[in-house]
Amino acid sequence: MAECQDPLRENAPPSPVEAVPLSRASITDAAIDFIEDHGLDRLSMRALATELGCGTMSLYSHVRNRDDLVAAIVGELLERSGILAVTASEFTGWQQLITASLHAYRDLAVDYPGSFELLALAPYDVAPVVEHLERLVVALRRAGVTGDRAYEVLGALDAYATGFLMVWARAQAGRKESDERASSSLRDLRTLEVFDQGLRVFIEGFELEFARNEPAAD
Amino acid sequence: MAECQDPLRENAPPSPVEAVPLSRASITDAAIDFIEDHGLDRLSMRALATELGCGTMSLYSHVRNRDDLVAAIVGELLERSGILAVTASEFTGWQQLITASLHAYRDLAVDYPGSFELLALAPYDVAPVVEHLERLVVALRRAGVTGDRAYEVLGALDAYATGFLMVWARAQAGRKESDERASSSLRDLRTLEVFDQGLRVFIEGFELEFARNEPAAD
DNA sequence: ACCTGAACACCGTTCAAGT
DNA sequence: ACCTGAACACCGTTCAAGT
Repeated sequence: MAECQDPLRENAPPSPVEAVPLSRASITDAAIDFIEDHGLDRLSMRALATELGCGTMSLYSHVRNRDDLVAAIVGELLERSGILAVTASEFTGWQQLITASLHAYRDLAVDYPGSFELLALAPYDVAPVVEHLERLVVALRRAGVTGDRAYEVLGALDAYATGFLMVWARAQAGRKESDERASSSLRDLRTLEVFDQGLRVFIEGFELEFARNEPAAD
Repeated sequence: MAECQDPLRENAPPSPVEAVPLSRASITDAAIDFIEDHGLDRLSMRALATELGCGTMSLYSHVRNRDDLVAAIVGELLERSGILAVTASEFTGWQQLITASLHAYRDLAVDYPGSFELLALAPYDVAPVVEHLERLVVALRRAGVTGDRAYEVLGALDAYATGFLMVWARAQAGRKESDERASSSLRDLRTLEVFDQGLRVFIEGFELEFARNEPAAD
């Protein structure tokens, strides 16, 4: 008795899901839910285990340590966003590819404001992200940008999106505590429009630069 | 005996400065040094007290809690950067004002890579920052930008700088552990040039926008 | 006012022991 | 293989007691 799926009812906190068997995936899903519900700063191995109705150390059978759990969360969020599929489909130019990618990134901040910070500050090492970047570089090279400069341009645009959305997500997550839920959605849409506008302006700046550097190519 | 200024020599760790009397300022300075030496994640009230050669709770006589210490650090870094003085001097246009401000911001990341994150993620509430922003808004309004749009433009440029420099500072701080100190400075300068380039491109994008929206004003 | 140790309520993680 | 409680080495902070 007292297995993970069947905790003593009298002591169990009123958690929404706990019939799920423990696995790396179910732990990751629960962690994401936990962060969105209670905030990133409240996530701990102990609290997550309590939420799942199992002993703390049971988590370590499916996850190496806290960093590994964070990596799993980042991977899961990337998968859910479909951001990696963006560059796999057909777009006409680098502008559309980058815009679509960063819009998917933006939507991630909207859907997971509490967890977004983990994603924004995660190292680039994840394999599928590198692949995704590579496809964007190819698109830029088709526009006459050299490989090195392509990485710099992508880095700059990514920096803008990351900086903007991280501040936005923080404000969003912080608002959950206070009670201004009613009027918030309008303000939010407004701010996200500003995000899109800034992105457009930044891209236009690069178009200007590319046009200056490659006038004889046409 | 066993006062803060005169700890038992035999038990005292070999810390560089400990003749300084305890005060909000000395604690803040020591915290900044500690972060740059050992990393932000190693900063704790207990470790800082040990570094200062005093009991943990002595810190609480000069600092309300950890968040208050962080606020003091952010304020001190802002002061050291001279970023607030930038907009007090005379510049010709909003482009120069913003560029100078964000270059001061950039230099802060260079000088305090370990602490930069605190600054980047700190809430805007600090009074002098608001004042600084206000002066930038005035400069933009002189260029025909409405007040609301001015805040948006500043937010976008700040988002770029924050996103770029935070990633850079993290990489910088992380490199301290590894032993690639020799070849690093060249790479660093290169990356900071990319920062400046991106800033120029972004500003040019906004110039383009402003020119489009106010063609009849001239 | 300033400093302090003990204590409380938390962490992540190792270990030895269970099934 | 999966799960677990006890234990270790940490946190921030409160409290009561010292000067």
